[in-house]
Amino acid sequence: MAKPTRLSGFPELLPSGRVIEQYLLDVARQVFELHGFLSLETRAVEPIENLQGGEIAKEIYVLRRMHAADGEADPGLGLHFDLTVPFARYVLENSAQLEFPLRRYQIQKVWRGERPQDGRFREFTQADIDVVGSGALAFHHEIEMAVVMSTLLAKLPIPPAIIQVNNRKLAEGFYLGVGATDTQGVLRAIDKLDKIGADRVRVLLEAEAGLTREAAAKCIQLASIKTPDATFVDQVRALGVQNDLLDEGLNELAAVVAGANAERPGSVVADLRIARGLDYYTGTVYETQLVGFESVGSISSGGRYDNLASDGKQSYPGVGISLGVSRLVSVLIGRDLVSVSRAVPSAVLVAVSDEASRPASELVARQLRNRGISCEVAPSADKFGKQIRFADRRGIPFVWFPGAVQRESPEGDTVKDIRTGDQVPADATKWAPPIDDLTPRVFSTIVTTAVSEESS
RNA sequence: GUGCUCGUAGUUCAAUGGUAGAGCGCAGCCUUGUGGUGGCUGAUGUUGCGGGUUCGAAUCCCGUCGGGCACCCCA
Repeated sequence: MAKPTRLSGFPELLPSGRVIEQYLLDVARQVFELHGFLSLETRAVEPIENLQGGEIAKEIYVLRRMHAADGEADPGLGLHFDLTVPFARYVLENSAQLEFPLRRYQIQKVWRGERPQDGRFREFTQADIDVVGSGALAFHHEIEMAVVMSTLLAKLPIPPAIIQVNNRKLAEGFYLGVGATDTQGVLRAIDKLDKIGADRVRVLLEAEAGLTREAAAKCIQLASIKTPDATFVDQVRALGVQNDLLDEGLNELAAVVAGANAERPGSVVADLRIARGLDYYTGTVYETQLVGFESVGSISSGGRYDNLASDGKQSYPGVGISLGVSRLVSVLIGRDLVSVSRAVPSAVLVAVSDEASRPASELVARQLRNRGISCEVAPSADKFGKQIRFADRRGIPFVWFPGAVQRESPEGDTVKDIRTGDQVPADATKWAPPIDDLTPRVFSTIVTTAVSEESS
């Protein structure tokens, strides 16, 4: 290898960062499995035409064989862009062997060719959950997705997160109701409200989406509605737009907000400016902001899709939501919102008196490991002061001193808590560290109020 | 991919175009087998990298890589 160099958009974590990431992944897996989601993994590559969802050109990394011959056909493969589209393909391919509705979680890397920015990478990890039905999928799963993600977020040592929910039927019905023909165009313009402001969006709506002045104004008014409960319905009705699809969307969104907040109060708000870039969503759409860190964008999003997977005879509607693990980790690390008790798994460093007695130290380590206590043996028989410092640097809380080397007698062994200085006699077949010291701990450095636990 | 901006010791930051520095951290000793506080001593580096202008470049110019921002898009 030549000189190692960082690669833009392909971040690598230091050991302590990886501890944080792994902790999030562990909690995610635990919460997902508690809710009955099974685990799946799909291949990293897909035929490019599968990845494109709609016709919009995505930032897809294309795969090419280095030694491809001149005339060799292009395999047309690309790295997957998200986990939902590959999952839909997987469902179609294996539908005969799967049970529906299928609840699955999937935690994998995905790749996008976009220019990297704060919290935005070219390679990052997503933790997805989806429920997919065969032919039909009950609406209540659209509530469930918000509840599961909210439950997960509440268990993590992170600032409060709020899931913002909208509904494609509501938006599309409203746009049709005011006379729009290019509802996608309207959606795209509305999506820019935060960035370019109402005035410029109004211009866009009139010029590009072909709306009348009044229609554009109403679309902007719609997008400004945001309520923590179902009262948004009255506000939308007050705009006086009539459309069946709109009514359907209003009912669904009201049900999601009411249903999710009934289970997890304050977890969800109706925010009618949420648009979502992906065009395959057909119902509820989700985005999630970290309170106080809105500028990094959504840390979790998803939605309902009715037409993503279909083999012509049977369709497989689904709903899913995805946690942006890499983005969340980068925010937590970049702003010092969490810290870790140590970056290594070892709870104990077994000191070595001299090289001749190293086997005695190894025996102690083996006895601790047999009882599930992570430990390592000092790499060299330095002065004990140095060995203690070795542990201190790594955050290893305990140093074990084997007693005088006198065969098969653990007597004389002592273990020292180097944080307090307490040193006590100990038996490697019986001693155990406090439960909190058994594995590295990840804790929030800002939230002083306890992370709200279950409300159910 | 386009545009803007930043890049100095492990780290946080200094240095009018004129000898590259400070705090923290690190190493050694005070401390002959138990760290942290304290004292003394010491090393930090091809100023991201490559070119160019200049008697002379950390400083100005070009390119490139990396960080950030905006566009685009989105976890």
